[in-house]
Amino acid sequence: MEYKFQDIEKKWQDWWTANEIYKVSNDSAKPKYYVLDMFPYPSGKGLHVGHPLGYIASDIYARYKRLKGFNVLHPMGYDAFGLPAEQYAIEHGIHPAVSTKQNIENFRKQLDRIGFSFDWSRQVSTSEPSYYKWTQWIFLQLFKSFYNRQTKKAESIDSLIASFEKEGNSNHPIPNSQFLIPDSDASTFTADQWKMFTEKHQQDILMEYRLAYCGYGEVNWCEALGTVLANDEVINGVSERGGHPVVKKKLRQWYLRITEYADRLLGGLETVDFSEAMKEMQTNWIGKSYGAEIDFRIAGSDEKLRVFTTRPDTIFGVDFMVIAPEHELGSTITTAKHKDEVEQYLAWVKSRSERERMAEKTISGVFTGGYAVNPFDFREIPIYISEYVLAGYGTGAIMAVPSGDERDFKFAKHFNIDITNILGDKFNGEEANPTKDAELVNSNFLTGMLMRDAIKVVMNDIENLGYGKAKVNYKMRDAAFSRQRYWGEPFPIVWRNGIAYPLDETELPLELPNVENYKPGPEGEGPLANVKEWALIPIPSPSMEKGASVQQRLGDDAAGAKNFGAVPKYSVYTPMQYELAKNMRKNHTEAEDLLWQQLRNNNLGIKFRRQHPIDAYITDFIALQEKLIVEVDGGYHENEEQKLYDENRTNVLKEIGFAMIRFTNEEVIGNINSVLNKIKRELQKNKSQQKEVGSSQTPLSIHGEGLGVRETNTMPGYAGSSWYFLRYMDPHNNDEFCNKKASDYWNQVDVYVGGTEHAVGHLLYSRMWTKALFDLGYISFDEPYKKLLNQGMIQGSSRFVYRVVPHFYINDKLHQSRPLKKPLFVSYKFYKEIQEESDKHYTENYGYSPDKINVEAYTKILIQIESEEKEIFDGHAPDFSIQKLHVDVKLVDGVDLNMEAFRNSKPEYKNAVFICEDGRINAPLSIHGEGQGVRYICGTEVEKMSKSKFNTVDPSDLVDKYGADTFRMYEMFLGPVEQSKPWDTKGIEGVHRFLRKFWRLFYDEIKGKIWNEEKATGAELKVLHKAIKKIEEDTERFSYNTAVSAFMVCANELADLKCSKKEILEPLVIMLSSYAPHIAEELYHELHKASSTGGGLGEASVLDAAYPILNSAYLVESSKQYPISVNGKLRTTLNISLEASQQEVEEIVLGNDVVKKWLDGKTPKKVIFVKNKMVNVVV
RNA sequence: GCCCAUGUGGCGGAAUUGGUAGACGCGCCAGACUCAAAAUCUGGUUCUCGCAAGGGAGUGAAGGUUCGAUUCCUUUCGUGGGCACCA
Repeated sequence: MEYKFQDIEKKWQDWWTANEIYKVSNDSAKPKYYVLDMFPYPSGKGLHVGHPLGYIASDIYARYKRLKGFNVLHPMGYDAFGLPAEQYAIEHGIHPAVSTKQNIENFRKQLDRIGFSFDWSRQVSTSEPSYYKWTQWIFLQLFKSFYNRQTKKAESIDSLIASFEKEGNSNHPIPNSQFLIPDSDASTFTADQWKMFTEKHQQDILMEYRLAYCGYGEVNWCEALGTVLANDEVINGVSERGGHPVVKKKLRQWYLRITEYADRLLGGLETVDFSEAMKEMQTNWIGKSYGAEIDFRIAGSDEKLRVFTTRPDTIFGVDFMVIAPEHELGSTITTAKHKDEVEQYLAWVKSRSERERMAEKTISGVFTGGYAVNPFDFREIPIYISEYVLAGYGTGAIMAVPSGDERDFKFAKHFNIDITNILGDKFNGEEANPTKDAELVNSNFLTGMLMRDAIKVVMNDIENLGYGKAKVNYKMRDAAFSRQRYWGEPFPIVWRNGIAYPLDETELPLELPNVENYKPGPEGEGPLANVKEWALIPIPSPSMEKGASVQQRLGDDAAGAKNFGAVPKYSVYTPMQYELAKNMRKNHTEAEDLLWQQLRNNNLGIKFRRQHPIDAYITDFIALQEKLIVEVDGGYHENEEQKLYDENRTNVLKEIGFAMIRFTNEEVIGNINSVLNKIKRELQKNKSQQKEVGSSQTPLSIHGEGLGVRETNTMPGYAGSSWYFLRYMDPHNNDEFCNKKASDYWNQVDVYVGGTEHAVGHLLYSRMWTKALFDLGYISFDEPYKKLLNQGMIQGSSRFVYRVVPHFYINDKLHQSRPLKKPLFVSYKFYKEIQEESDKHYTENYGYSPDKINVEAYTKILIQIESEEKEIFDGHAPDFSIQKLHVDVKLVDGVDLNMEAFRNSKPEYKNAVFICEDGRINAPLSIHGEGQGVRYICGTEVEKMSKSKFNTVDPSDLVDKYGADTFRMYEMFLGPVEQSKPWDTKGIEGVHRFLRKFWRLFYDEIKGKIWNEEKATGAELKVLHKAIKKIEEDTERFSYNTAVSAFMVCANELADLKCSKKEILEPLVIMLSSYAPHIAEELYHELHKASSTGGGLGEASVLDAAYPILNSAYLVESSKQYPISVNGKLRTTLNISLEASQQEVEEIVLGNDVVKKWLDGKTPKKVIFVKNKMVNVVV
């Protein structure tokens, strides 16, 4: 009976599916274990051997834990939103949902063949509405939360509002923001002020607190992709995907306030088992630094220049100050004399792209003419502007200490600024010394102090004297959370009059509409902005009625306003409200009628509307296009309360972009012409202002006034992946993102397997989401992943052929270089030979000189060329070059090119001629040179695995040829999971041989079944238990390559012992099942089916077997073959009892002939004896 | 430039705590089976001197600590990855 892996694998895969063997219950008495893979983006390219590596590693672990008695969650799904699907849609006109579905099916088919133990009933896909419903829901939770710095956790925004109403924002100052708030001088306010703010103003302020917020800031804009990118998606000034240039641009964007979590993200790293490299990367990305903010008075002014420094101890070494070009103080401190120069410099800086700035690090800057005053010694310090100071970090200004900082030093040298040496002889005047261990000199009261200690001293003084304060800074920025793209989660947000209203949770999911094309919308909006019927709210939205802020204002405002709703066409209030309002305003005054006549006559050439609703108000007259409102006071606007209400309403309308002009009844009736003139003037003024305003902060202006408009950006790729590990726990729940009981049971992911490429992206974001969900009480752990295992990349091993390209001459001139009619290839040896020779002789010229190079290959090639095309050199010295070409690895066996297959691979290679490794020629259809041992050897190189390099290997091919079990084991056998290593298909034979050998322990090709139920001997049990020990330990620590090797050793030893006993084989089968599940399942069933003792187990899966238990009694040895060294050099080995004492060992060893020989008659000084290890005789 | 990994036969790699360097597999060599080939099996395989017994060298390089170093320390070189004016 032979090992028919195809039949076996098919049979058991079907059986597993039919019996739902991998289905996991949330309800189990067993302890839980959660093994998670980073879910894949279902690309259209299909799998290569690198992709399943991590999945196999996790699968082995999941199966191992199941055998160990755990209830194991091991799910799989798809990260299905993203750019490539959309790009593909643009190019091929196929809807992303369709291509994504196809890709998923294709992926699944490939994965299924490898025999994973995924519970597919829990599959999730981020682009499914049933999934992104909850992504949107979590977004809303973030939107409705703020980070309470006092309790250090996320809390409901309602509690913040409550606190504002009670005490203003004194206890919750606005967190650091990258954005300019309208009316930004109102960064602190009292409870009374808060209550007086308009809704718009209040909401703008709340936006500065929300964990998910919309702001107007500098973003990485990629023109080619038509979207904004997060910082980690930009590498060296170009996009990570596609390498397109990226520029800084101010745009309206959504952000996650991840910076509030910086400290907890940092601290959490200590509680998780990530690799040091991974922790390091995240730590660097967060970039926490301790220092001080110090205020420097500006000479001759009341202004202060605030700088951030980590080295306050160097305060007496400050020789100049530098501010960023964008720094707001730049214009005030620049003196008249330097104005032109400064402006020129700023213009130059602006003209440079981010990329140029990064590429060339030239020293540039300009003196402002202004001086700052050192608070400690009152020295006046010149202030410069330079690019090297970044506006976004610290305060955008630095105190420069050229003796201690390299950049400051270079700057000082460049601008000839005198350098104060505060380091004494630790500073050589030629380069800065950033040490903290020098003794300070020239430093006033700090002189003689060690810098390290001085930091604390100065810090104290700074705080006590009020010069500044201790400050912690982070490199990390808030994460840009919106993309101007189609294929992503829509934001559950509706904009109206500049306010973002969250959708009600009952309205989720907000589904993506179908679109015709994927072009970006206007003003940097996403493609969804083109879908008017989706983006404009056609029907009243319950969320608008329910919006807390709306309710609140309606309640607080004057009673009359309550019922002033708006028609659905322009707003989202109910029709009922509108009717009510209209009725109340039925009785128009004389003045109103008079003005309406004039305006309707179209005297001004523009269209006015009467009694038109805007926001929650009804206006008297309005020019919609021109955004001008004209109000005539009726007879009932006299009491104070009404006036206040009017003012408030004027402000609100102003904020949403309308100018307001007010007349009294008397004015209108008394002098209607002057009133019309005033309106005319106002219209003109308004026009010119509107031009300046430019692009709006909200999508509102694009679509017209007063409309409710959906947010038309979509969420980035990392939105769905930030929480998917929770959805697996409760994937079909339609009422919650994940039931708390389920998340309490499954808890943290015990092992998370994936690549390092997500170190600062996905991993940080999902850690933040987890912390936020924890804070808000939805889950009970605040780190998602307990242990992270990073699999290495499998690199491709490329093969090359070397084509000879002769240079043709016609009429004394080099005509062209082209391959011969019968393309000529030389074997690697000759290529190398020629390469070396030519390198030796001609490092400057290309080409080869016949009179200098006299190598075998050269002659051979020439003979070959000349035999084909004699006129080729036209009397010139023969000349040619050699092209290195990628050849498909499928045409190569190891390094041996399959010449026949190569000829058939492309029409132009049909007549290819090879100069083979031994110098013989292999030409098509010629007997000459063909036959045994003619080999064409390819060159090899390790590169990234990619289709364009023809070095991809399709797992399906290997599964066809060797089976899934072999494939799985070989991927693991290749080397440590964490390490990157090149793929080499050749070695797979060895693993396949092992499985066949293992099979032969059970079945003989002729005799059939040979396994038996005889009692095992001590030697056999020793082999078994040695294997159990090694394999269990290795599996536990993910050292799969050595575990596979232990299986091999064990099989080899059992074969030597001719052992085919069930007592030995069954435990091995169970252990093997996590590595090679199919063969193990087959053998397990066979062992039980035909067994006299285990007949009842015939239909039990090996998956439900128990892991064998190590009995170390079988491993006990009575003696050991000790290595015996003399002076540390191994000379012999001796079998000595483990019982032997030091004295006995010494006697035996010193009595040994070999040892005696090496002692050469001398007496040993010492005999070192380590029990069970070694003996070393020291002379 | 800074930070972090990493360097072992022809190749992938092993040596878990400082204790016989090269497990296991590929490749290669020899042999068995075969008319022959493939497949399979058996043996050998770090380099070097030697017929052998046996010696010498050897974990990127140079030093050090130690009875003993692939393992720890210092310096240095190569490769891979991360960050890059972060004050």
